[in-house]
Amino acid sequence: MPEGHTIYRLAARHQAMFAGEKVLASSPQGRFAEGAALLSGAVLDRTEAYGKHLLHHYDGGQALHVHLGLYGKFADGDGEPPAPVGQVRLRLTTDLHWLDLRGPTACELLSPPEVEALQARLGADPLRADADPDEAYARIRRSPTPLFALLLDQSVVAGTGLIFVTETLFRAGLRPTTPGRELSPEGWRKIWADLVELMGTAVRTGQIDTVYDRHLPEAMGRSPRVDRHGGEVYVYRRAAQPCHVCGTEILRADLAGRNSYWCPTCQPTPRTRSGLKRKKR
DNA sequence: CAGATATGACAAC
DNA sequence: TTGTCCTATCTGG
Repeated sequence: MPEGHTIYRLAARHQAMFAGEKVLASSPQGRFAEGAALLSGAVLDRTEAYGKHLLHHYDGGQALHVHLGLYGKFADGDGEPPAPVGQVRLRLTTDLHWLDLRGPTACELLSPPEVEALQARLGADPLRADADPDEAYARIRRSPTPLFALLLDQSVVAGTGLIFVTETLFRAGLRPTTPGRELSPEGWRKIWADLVELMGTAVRTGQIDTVYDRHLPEAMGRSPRVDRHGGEVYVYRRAAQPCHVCGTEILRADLAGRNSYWCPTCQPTPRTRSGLKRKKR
């Protein structure tokens, strides 16, 4: 479930569990044994989420950097930790709490300059007050790449994943293949505002909900989404099902190596629009 | 129980 | 664009 909101929730949770405490670290699986040994006994100063990256800042300046990737997961609990189950890359414990990390793409120790370098290569994070949406738009505006790929590019926008991007494009009425350079200032304002709002809500609720009240199951008399992902969405993973707004079948295609979903009616192509205009002449 | 699948990212063609 | 990493969970036989 790791899109940006998940990482923010984890950062807050870990801070509440461990901030100000001396933490013992180990790597039951063994693949982070060296780092765990260096980390063990340090006091956690604070935690931070930046896009999909989680940072634990410890005293002495070293930072633990975790990226969950596609499969990574944290588990935690109070009191004595259980015997490790599965491939536990990292275990952190205090007298009061324990935390296990499995399957991350990245789990490493970073020096302060390395933390700076990491943040320098990340784009505008809709969940951070220091985000610069104008810079992101400048980048989008001069690119022929599909919006879908640009919004997933973490050096353009940080923290967005497939669901937020897919759903935000639906809400803006833009097809995923729309070239970045065709995105109007109003289109970008809408997308950015939606990302800030939807991701912020997801941080509070722990799930991704993207439909307006008038399209909720109760409001429409339709059955709610039943898959394990939770929230209500317009098009993500709804291929061949009817659009909540117009009833057209949702389509799916590979784009930039990922699954993209869209409603062909609610998200027309700019080419179609100009083509229609030309035909009338 | 094998095989497919997953909200991601990167290196190598 | 393709292949690879990595782990848990869900699917079908």
